[in-house]
Amino acid sequence: MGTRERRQREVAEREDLFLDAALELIRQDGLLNLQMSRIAEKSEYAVGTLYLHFASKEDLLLALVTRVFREYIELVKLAQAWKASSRDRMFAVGVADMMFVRRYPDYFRIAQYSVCEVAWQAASSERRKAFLDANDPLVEIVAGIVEDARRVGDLEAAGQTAQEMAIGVWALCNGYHNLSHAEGILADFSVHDPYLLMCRHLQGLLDGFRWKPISDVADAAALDALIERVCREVFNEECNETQGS
Amino acid sequence: MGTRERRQREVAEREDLFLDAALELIRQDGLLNLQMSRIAEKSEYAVGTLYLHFASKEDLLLALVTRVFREYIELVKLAQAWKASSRDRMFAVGVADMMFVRRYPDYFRIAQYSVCEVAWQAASSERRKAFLDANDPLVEIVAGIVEDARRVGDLEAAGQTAQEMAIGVWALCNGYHNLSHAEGILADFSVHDPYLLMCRHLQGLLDGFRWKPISDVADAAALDALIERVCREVFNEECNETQGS
DNA sequence: CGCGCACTCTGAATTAGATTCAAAGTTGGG
DNA sequence: CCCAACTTTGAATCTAATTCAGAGTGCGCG
Repeated sequence: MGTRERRQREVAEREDLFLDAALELIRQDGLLNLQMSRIAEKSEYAVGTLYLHFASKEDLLLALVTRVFREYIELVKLAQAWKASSRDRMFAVGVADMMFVRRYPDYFRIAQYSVCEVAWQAASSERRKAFLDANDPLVEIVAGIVEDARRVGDLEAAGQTAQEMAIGVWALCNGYHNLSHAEGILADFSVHDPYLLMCRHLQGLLDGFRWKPISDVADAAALDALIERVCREVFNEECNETQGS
Repeated sequence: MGTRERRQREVAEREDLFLDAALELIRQDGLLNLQMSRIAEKSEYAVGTLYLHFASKEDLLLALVTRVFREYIELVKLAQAWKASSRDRMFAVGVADMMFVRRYPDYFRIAQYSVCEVAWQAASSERRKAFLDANDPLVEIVAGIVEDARRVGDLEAAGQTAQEMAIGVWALCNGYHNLSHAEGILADFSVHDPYLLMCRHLQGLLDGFRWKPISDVADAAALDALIERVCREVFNEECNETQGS
């Protein structure tokens, strides 16, 4: 009876094992040098077995992206559930992005690649669907904060749906990820910390939505303090802007 | 004397020829099916000759992206030079993005791929530098509009440089390009026209910057009218939101 | 006008690495 | 203990990018 189930569990565990190995190899040698045979070797399985799980290399990468993305969703849920004003909770979503990138510095590069037409098409349709399904909650959670804000009177409808507002926030953050991770693009403009800029502009966008309480654009110290507070209260983490020595 | 120069010209023309062929092939068969040998064949040259120009396939793609990007810069310059309020000119930059995507529907996908770590690393360093150099003016031009706005009193400094504001606008637009072009991501949220949403949120961001005159968030008709006006006055083009039949 | 050098172009051969699949191994029920 | 069904294996296959030895070209000089 249980035989079939045990097997299924074992297979699922093996899938995780492959993904762990892939992530480690990427960290070690970079995405460019990732080879299917190395992943197999590192996991102590044959290449053929790897291909029982993943239709292609890109399929494996999209699986990895989807798995890690679920952890990101958890961070965003923390932001949503935070006991704070709707505006601060919305802002915390941006900080979640920042924390997440710090935790998985490679994630965005892999995601960027996996979502490109070239890689996307090479993934199996099941894997693509799984990724899109993993994405759905994001907009819903963020839209939930928007709806709370409206309910409480912090925000007027202003001719757009909660989802549309959520997408705006998503686009802004996504754009910052993109620019930050594309080698050298921001370097030319001596942007010290792109994610601090992202936070500032997220505040700008929320002000533009007339989301109360409106922030004081010029008060950099207040912004720093808020970021600190979010890190502490929502994510139980320190978040010095300057990391290493 | 002129022999050397003629040769140089011929070589440059050939490079364009290759890029034209590549673009056409991409339009025809998609980026995924682009093959170096096909590009060579279509241009009536040997593969080896192609490789005299481009260090790799990715190098060629980045060259293509850089070439097309320069046309985009021209659109943004039109926005900058427009005889209108600073605020409208800034907004026109967003509309330029929209027009550009309409003109080169494939551009963003190719760019997205070329800028990914995997492809980026495979391009030659000269090509990378050329791309970054082509990017520089963008922020400068947009920052120029910001500076004009400050000069005229439409905008307070508010603790950020003109460049930083320009990067915010860039990030928002870039994020929208990304989300729009990643297959299916926005489809799940029944977003009719992502670029209309982009325009609305660009207005939001500019409002957040306290850029005068502040827009009326709820007035959808006014936004449509403004987009129409920009299309007509700046780009001499129609811009019905709904394209085909 | 013909020669030979220096430069350019060619495309068949090489290569790297993803992917496949025939054969070997395993499992569990009878 | 055997066998059929299911798993796993990794050497062989395949694809397409990339290379490079040799053929071709054009130009200046005797």
